[in-house]
Amino acid sequence: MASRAKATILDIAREAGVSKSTVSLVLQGSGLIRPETAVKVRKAIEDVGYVYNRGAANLRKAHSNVIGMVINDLTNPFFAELAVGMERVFQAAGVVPFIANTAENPVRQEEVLKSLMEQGVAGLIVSPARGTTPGTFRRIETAGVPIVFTMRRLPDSRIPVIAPDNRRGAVLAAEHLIRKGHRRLAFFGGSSDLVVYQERLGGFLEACETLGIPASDRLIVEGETSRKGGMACLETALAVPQPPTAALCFNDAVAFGVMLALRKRGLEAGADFAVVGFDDVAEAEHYSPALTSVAVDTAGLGERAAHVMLKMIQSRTTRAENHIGAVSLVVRESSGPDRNSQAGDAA
Amino acid sequence: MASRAKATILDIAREAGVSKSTVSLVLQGSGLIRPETAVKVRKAIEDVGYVYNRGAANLRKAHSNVIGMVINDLTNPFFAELAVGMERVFQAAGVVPFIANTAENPVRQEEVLKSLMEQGVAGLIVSPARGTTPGTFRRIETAGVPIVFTMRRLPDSRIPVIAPDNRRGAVLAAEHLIRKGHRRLAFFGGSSDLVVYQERLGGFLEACETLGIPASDRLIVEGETSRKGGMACLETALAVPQPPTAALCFNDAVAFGVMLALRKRGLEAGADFAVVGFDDVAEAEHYSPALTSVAVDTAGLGERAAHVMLKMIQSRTTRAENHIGAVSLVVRESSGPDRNSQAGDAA
DNA sequence: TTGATTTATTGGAACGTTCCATTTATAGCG
DNA sequence: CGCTATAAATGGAACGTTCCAATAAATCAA
Repeated sequence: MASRAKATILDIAREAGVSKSTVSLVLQGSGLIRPETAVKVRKAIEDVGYVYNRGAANLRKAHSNVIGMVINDLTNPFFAELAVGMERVFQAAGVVPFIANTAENPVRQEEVLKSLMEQGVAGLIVSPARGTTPGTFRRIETAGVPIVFTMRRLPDSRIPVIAPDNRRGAVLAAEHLIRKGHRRLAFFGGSSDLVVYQERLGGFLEACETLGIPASDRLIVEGETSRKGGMACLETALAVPQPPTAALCFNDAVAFGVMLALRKRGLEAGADFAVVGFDDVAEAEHYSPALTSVAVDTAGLGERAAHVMLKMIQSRTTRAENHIGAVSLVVRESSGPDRNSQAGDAA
Repeated sequence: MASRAKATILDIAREAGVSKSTVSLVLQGSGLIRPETAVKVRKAIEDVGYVYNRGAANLRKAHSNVIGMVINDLTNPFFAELAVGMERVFQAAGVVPFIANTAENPVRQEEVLKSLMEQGVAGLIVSPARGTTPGTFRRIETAGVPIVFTMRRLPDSRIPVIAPDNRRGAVLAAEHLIRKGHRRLAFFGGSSDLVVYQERLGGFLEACETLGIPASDRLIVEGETSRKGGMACLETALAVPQPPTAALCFNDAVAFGVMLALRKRGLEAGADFAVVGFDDVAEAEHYSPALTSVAVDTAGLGERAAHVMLKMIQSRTTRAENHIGAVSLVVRESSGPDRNSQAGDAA
C-alpha cells in the first residue's frame, strides 16, 4: 500500500518536465516563475503525493518554522489556556507550535529540550520544571536559539520572562480578605524552591504587614500545587489551636482542593471559611460556590509570549524585555466576611 | 553572544583529532570504537557545544524518533490524561512525542499534519477533529507513515482505532439508572456527526429498549461537549412537559455542566436528578457530589495506543488491529434513586 | 617471516533541499 | 538586423549526517 521511495523534488521535476530548481522556486512561491509553469508543477506535486522535507531544507537555510513549547504540567488546565493563547498568535503567523510535557521532571525536561533542539526549532517557550538546574538552558542560549520563560523564572537567569504580577495579585487578594474582617490568615500550597511562590507569598506577607496582621496570626502551609495538596493544607490548618478563617491559595487547583475538603467536613467555602485562588482558570466561576481568584489573563500572557518570541526570531536576538502582566481580583462567592467579626465591609 | 556558526561533526573531528566517521560512530554508540577514543570525542562534543542535527541525519537514514500526537481539544482534561499515559510508554522507548492541538478545526488540523509530516515524524497518534474530511489521512497513509486513531474514528477508514467500548459503557450506565427506578431518561450532549456519539447513544437506547423504557420517555438533547453545553442541555430538558429524572451525559464535561445548572436552580445532583458522566476524568471523584461515571481507563488507552504505534513503526507496517478497551461504571453520589419511585435497588 | 584474521579508523558518496551564477528565451529599441 | 535589457529556467555546489568499502594497525597461525 504505502508507495515505496517517497517522492522528491527531482521526481516532480521529471514529472513536470522542468528542473529541480524550478520546482524549488514554485515551492517557495517565488514570483519569478511563469504562472503556467507553476500550475504544471503544482499538479505534478499533487500527482506524486510529494511531502516536503524540511530537514533537508533546513540544511541550507537554517530557518525552521517550528517553535517548541515546553510545559511542566499538562494536566493543569491553566497551561492549556496559556497554550490556546499562544496558538492564536502562532497560527496567524503560519507557525506550528509543538507542545512537550515535562511532568515537572528535570530529567525529562533535558530529554525534551534535546529533542526539540535536534529538530532545529526556531525558538522555545518554556515553563521550567521544578528543580531545573541553572546550566540547563546555557547550551541553548549559546546556540543562539531564543528562549522565553512563561509563568516561572529561574533564579539568576537573563532569559526574558512573561509572567503575571504575582506580588501585586497576592496583595490584592490578602487585602480583600482582611477588609472582609478576617484576622487570622493562611497561605496554602506551593513550595519555596519556586520563584513564583516567593513572589506570591511575599505579596501576602506585605499586605498582612501593611494592614496590621501580626506574624502570629499568619499560617503558612506548603504543599503540592494540586487539588490533593489543597485538601491536605486545609486539614493541617484546621488542626492548629487557633485556626485561620481565610486562606489565599497558591493557585486555583489548591483552592479547589481546599473547597472540597471543606465540604467533606460539612463546611461551606465563603460562609464558614474564605478561600481565594490564583490564576482564575475557567473552572473557577463554575465551581460552587464560585471561586474568588486573582485573574492573570492567561490567554493574554500566552499571546504576549508568542509575540515576544516571534519578534526575537525575526530580529535574530536572544534578548528581550520581561513582561509583567496586570492582574485583578475577581470576587465571587468563596470569600465571604468573617462571621465572627463585624468589620466586614460587605455588610 | 550566541556563538557563530554552529558546530558540526567535522568541528568535533578536528577538535578530537579523528575523522568525522569516528565521531558519527561515537554519536551512535557503536561498539566498534576504542573506549579511549570515544571518551576523547565525547569531551570534544562537550567543549564545542555541539547540537546534533537530526534533519541531516534523517536525510540518510529516514528513521526519526519523533511521534506526533494530534488532539482535537487540549482544554479537555481527558486528553491530558490520555497524553500522560502515552508519554509513560514513549519515554521508556526513548521517544519524544510532540503534541499539537487542532482546537476541533479541520483546517488547522491539515496545517498541523502537514507540519508534522514535513518534520519527518515516525508516526501519528490522532484524535481527529470534528468534520475531518475523508481524504485528510490518505496522503499520509500512502506516504507509509503509521497512524492510529484514539477515541474517535472516521466513518469508513481502515486506520486502526484505540477506543473504549462506548456502547457497552452507555448500556451499563443506562441500566444503572433504570435499576435505580428512573423511568424518564435523557441523553445529554454531543452531536450525531461523531461516531462516538452514535455508539454511546446507541448503547443508551439499547438499554432502554431491553429494560422497557418506551421511546416516548426518552429525551435526547444534542449539545456542545463542554460544561456550557451541559448547562444548556439541562435547561432544555427541564422545560419539557414531563421532564426526565435522570440523564446520561456524553462526557464528564457535559455532566459537570448539568450539575452546575442543577445547583443554580437549587437542585442537588443525586437527590433531585440523577447524573451519569462518561470518561471518569480525575475531577469526577472530587466534585461534590461526586460524579457517577463510566471509567474508560484513559491512561491505559494512551499506553495501549503508544504500544501499538511503537509496534507498527518497528514492523514498518501501516496496519494494526483495533483495540476496544474495557469499561466499568463507577457509581458515586450523583446518581441516586428516583425519589418518586419505590423501585430503587439501593434503598 | 608471511599471510590471514580481527580490530579501529577513515574517505567519499549519497540523502533532498536552497541559492548563486549561468544559460536560454523573449522583448524592446534604434 | 544586431544589440541590450528583461524574464524564465537551469546546473552545480553546499548543507551535516550515515554507511559502505577501503585502509591501517594489531594479533594470530603456520
